[in-house]
Amino acid sequence: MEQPGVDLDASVGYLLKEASSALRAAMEEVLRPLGMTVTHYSCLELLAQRPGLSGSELARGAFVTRQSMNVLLRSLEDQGQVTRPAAAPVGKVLPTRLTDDGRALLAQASAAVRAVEVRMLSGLDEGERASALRLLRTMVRSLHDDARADGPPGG
Amino acid sequence: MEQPGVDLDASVGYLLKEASSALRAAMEEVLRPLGMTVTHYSCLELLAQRPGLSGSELARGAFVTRQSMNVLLRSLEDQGQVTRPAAAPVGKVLPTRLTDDGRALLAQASAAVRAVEVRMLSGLDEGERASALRLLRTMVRSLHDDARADGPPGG
DNA sequence: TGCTCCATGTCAGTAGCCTGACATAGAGTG
DNA sequence: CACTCTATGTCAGGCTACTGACATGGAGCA
Repeated sequence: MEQPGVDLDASVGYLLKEASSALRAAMEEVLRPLGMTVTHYSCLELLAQRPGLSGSELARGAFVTRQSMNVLLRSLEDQGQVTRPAAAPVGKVLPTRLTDDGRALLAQASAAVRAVEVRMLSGLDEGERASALRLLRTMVRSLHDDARADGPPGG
Repeated sequence: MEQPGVDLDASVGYLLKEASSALRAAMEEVLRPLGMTVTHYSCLELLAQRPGLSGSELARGAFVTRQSMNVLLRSLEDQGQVTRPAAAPVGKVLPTRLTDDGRALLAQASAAVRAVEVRMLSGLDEGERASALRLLRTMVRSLHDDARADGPPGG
């Protein structure tokens, strides 16, 4: 029952997972009253910042598969939060846009999520926040670069 | 199709999610050939470092619910990777331990996962890795502290 | 034009995890 | 001993996201 003083707490990977888990839990807690999931919020936020994104692009931005995003988008269409043309204007890409309802819901969610991020960063000064951004970006790039080199051959 | 140069890349929360997603994907890639999931690996790693942990303790350490961990533990028991006493020696707690098979499987998985973490940290020097640990710990603590203050009333 | 390659959208089936709820065992209190 | 509180293990049901597979549309090349 004691705090696990094991060396897991000395692993960046474990800490990264713990931090992500804590952030996700905190986000779910504030989004649940709004009837939203984290992926749902991410989708709307992406559309607010880049209107007309396709389903596949939204999936990549929200870190889920395009199949999962497709299911979500159908649901959001039914709920009138987003709109997609019935037929693709060019190719197969269906550009998605927020409705007024979607924008209104996003406004509430965005405020709640921003508050969570503020809480998360409350113990860090400006320089430390910049360091966090830089370190995380470096880690992401290293993982992606090596995945390209090791995994899927050629690219 | 261009890289999203939006300010999402300036959000620690978004970067945290991206890094965690990339790490999880990289871990899944190396664990799949071994027939393991990330939670499965986490469970075995926890048991190696702290033999005799209960299901609930394992769940907390792997950041899943005790129900999910219970399902996993039954599966691992069937596969002979862990053992639990038929009856609780004290209270309801069922202390879990690795079998030799579990230890052997973990050895392979642990090496693969360590390699992933090495790759992730390849762009950071010693000081930057220490900073990453400290920053992540601070963020986790801030989220937990405020969750206790805001969410579940009283403590 | 015809061919290859890639990306997108979609359908079907599966797996992992979650919430809700219940009974039980121990600690603390009177 | 009786009561309360907490933590654990468990069952039931549902949701989210995933893997696998397929057809279509556009870009590049001969």
